[in-house]
Amino acid sequence: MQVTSTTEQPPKRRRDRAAREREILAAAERIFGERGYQGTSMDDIAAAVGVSKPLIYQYYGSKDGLFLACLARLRAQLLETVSDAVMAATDVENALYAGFVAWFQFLDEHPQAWSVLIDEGMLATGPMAATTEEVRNAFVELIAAMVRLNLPPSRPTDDAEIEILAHSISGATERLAIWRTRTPNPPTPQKVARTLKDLLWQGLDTLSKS
Amino acid sequence: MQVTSTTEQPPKRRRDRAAREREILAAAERIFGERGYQGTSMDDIAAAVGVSKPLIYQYYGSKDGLFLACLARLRAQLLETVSDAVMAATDVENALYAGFVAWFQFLDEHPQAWSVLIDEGMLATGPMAATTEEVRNAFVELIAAMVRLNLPPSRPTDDAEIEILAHSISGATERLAIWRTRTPNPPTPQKVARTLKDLLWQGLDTLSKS
DNA sequence: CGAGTAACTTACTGGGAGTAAGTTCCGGCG
DNA sequence: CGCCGGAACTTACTCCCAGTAAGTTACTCG
Repeated sequence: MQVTSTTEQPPKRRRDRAAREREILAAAERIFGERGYQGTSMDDIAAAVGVSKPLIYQYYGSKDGLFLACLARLRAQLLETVSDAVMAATDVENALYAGFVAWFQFLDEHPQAWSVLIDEGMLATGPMAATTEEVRNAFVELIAAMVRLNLPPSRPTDDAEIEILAHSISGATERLAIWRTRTPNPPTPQKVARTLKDLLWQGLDTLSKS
Repeated sequence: MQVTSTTEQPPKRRRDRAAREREILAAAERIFGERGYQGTSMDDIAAAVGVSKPLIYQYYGSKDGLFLACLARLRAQLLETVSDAVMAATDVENALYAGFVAWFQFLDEHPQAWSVLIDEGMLATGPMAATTEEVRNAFVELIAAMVRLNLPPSRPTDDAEIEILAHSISGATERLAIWRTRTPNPPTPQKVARTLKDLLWQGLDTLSKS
């Protein structure tokens, strides 16, 4: 009933579901990235989109559901980036290095992705544990595959041992990534990847042959 | 007003502050260990102790404060156990192994300690980040000290590199510990420690000399 | 015994997750 | 055109839990 305001957007009327979902997801990714899971309320996100809270519940079910949707997207991108780098390498030693570089670089280039994925996501308790575990397992699998590639075909594989190795490496990369985000002038992705590769490579190679 | 019940404890009357604090801390450690930080309410703990919530607030200030008090105790025990094992070893390679064994064994023997310390604590967001970071840094320092011990005295220490190594190792042990608690029949502490030591030792030794 | 204080409680506020029950808009069909 | 069915969306709650204000009870020391 007012005069038309010049600064007002053409009042965002109804959109179809898919478009709204994308809008909500984009806002959620941004705000979760800025303030973390705990620090973000559903009302915050609703306000940012210019929509009411129950609509988000209708589309995403719960706060966890929304968070998980963010997670899934980021996880897919990250996993793809890293495995592309690994696959492109010509030998296992280089694959290891290339994978590390890709990992740290991706996280540098998507800082908000990081806090969503790990800084909060990976640690979550409750219904999210399952999904974040899945994310992690994808990487553990990738690493385990690399390790197996390096085994002489004859050798009987000790699966327990390979799992230990894969989790060690996954844990080291996660921790380093978190540390880099919290440190003023972190070493470059290349430096970290190189040091990590140097730390692991000999042991990995020896274990493969023993 | 009732007849004296035979099974009833002599109705826990007032205790002095120190005793109550200990009672509360014990209950908190147990319940946080069972249900996690999020899953535990202050009323739960108050009920378990048989006391009202504001009393806990008076003694510990906040839920975080109480959690942090649990953390501090456990951290001290764990750190002491591990560093004793490290100090008792005769050379660096054995110190590494002994430290890992002590770490995994402690966590086996104090399963609830684990979920309090790491599974929730290490990942916490907000005001707890600082304290948990401190806990972790204690271990990073310990590891860094070991690495430095292994350097030939002449060599100029590359502190950035040592930090990378220390965080890698700390991350690997953390992840392995979490993984072990979530896995049905985890390998023994000795097996894990041995594999981890084998994975790291050569690289560590080479990096020290290069 | 009475006064002072430490130990403790009742009864609240506030905020955020989640929900019940509508209301408004749009497209299609007579 | 009118009107009806469903999808998009909202108002106005409930409940749970962290945290608090203000008071009450019981022990201690003079």
